[in-house]
Amino acid sequence: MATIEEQIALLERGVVDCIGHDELLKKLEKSEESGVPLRIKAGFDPTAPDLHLGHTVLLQKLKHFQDLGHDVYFLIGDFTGMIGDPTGKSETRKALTREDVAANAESYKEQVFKILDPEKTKVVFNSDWLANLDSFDMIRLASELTVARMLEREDFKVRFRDGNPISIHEFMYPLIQGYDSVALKADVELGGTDQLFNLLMGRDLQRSRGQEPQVVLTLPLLEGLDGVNKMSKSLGNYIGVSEPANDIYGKVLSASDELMFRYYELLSDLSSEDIAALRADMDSGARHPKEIKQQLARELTSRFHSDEAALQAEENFEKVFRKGGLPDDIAKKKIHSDEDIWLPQLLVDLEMVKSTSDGRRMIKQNAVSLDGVKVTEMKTNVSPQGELLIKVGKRRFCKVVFE
RNA sequence: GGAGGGGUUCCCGAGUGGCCAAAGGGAACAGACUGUAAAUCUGUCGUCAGAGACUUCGGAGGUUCGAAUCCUCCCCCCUCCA
Repeated sequence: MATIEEQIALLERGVVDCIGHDELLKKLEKSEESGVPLRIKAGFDPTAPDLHLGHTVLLQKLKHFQDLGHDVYFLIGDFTGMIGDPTGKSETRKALTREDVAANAESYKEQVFKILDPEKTKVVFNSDWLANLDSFDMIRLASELTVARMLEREDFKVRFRDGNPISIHEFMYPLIQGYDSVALKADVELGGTDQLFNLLMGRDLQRSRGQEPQVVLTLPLLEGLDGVNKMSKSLGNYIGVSEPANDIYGKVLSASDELMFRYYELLSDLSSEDIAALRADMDSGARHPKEIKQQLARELTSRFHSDEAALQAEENFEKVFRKGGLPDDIAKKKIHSDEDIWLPQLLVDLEMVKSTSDGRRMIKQNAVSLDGVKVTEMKTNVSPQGELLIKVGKRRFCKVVFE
């Protein structure tokens, strides 16, 4: 068993804010003496069950706690999800049905347990306790904090100052998230840096309800593949944990060199020293940046698949892109036709382009090849016999089987 | 309750009667160069089988030879005052 100091070092590695370092120390000591695991809380939105690498920064940290024997409460915010975290955009989210929530929860489990230990993870829903609060309870909750305190939150402060609207219900979100910590008697809560205010709210409410306040740890937000915005599904700059090995591998390799090191820091299991050494090797020219990136791609691919799958993805990648070859898993599609097919139309039928106009543009731009031969003639017709390998651009492949 | 501002193609945003399939930027895609990196350069970026035609500017009507632009009604968003 690691010493308390070693445990703390692991737990605080990569963390941006640690509110209550000394409290964490005491909690860890107490837990070790009593044998009672700490209760670690992290909340997730019920609407987005597609987990990507950005989520795994947090999940890895939860895993650290589990590895030290603590219990993780994976909280699905099915109740708060209906309110929506204040963003200033005031979109009221559509309410999810019970079935939706259950289905999303299953999908979460499938993905989350690629990282977390199912034995030490308790999946909970905040509607379990929030739905039972009545108006009186809500008002009592609201009485425990002040408007001034709420306005400390950066985005409220800014909106108030600039005369932009803040809906009353937006104040409820942090309150309710804080109340979740009371309900769960959380010892520690984790979240992204953007969650700091909400996480602290838990401490205030726990204190006012006579509980020991939770320790708050915030983790950095991972940038998406564009290197600018935070990784998110809606921006399409993400790497999903459920994506095929080839995709994960390829996407990691498409990251810029700067971003690669950011990913190393936030996602890799390598120590800070190892990462610094890699950077030094790159700067001195001892190792090619691509090679260093491939190492990362292998590590991440094997985390969500397997070592073998990662190696295979690497081979596939080399073959397709470096040598201009073909991937192993080209989609096969069957097409039936009695007549010759105008190529742009065929591309539409195969869903390789979105319209015949688009297809014509691709041909005009020398992006289309049939069985490895570039198409230059717009009027190309394809006779529907045998098989045909079609390539559009660098990464769209399809094998058509005519029948 | 009163006053005002606004809804344009994936996003931002210009456009106030014909020269508008609609400026500019971003994103995206293709090509060149590469390490499928970034940066850069070039091109494309509503649909239809190219010329040309057709459908788009919140919705429905109307005026006009002609409407994203003018009129009427409706829907939605925002701000200020109370």
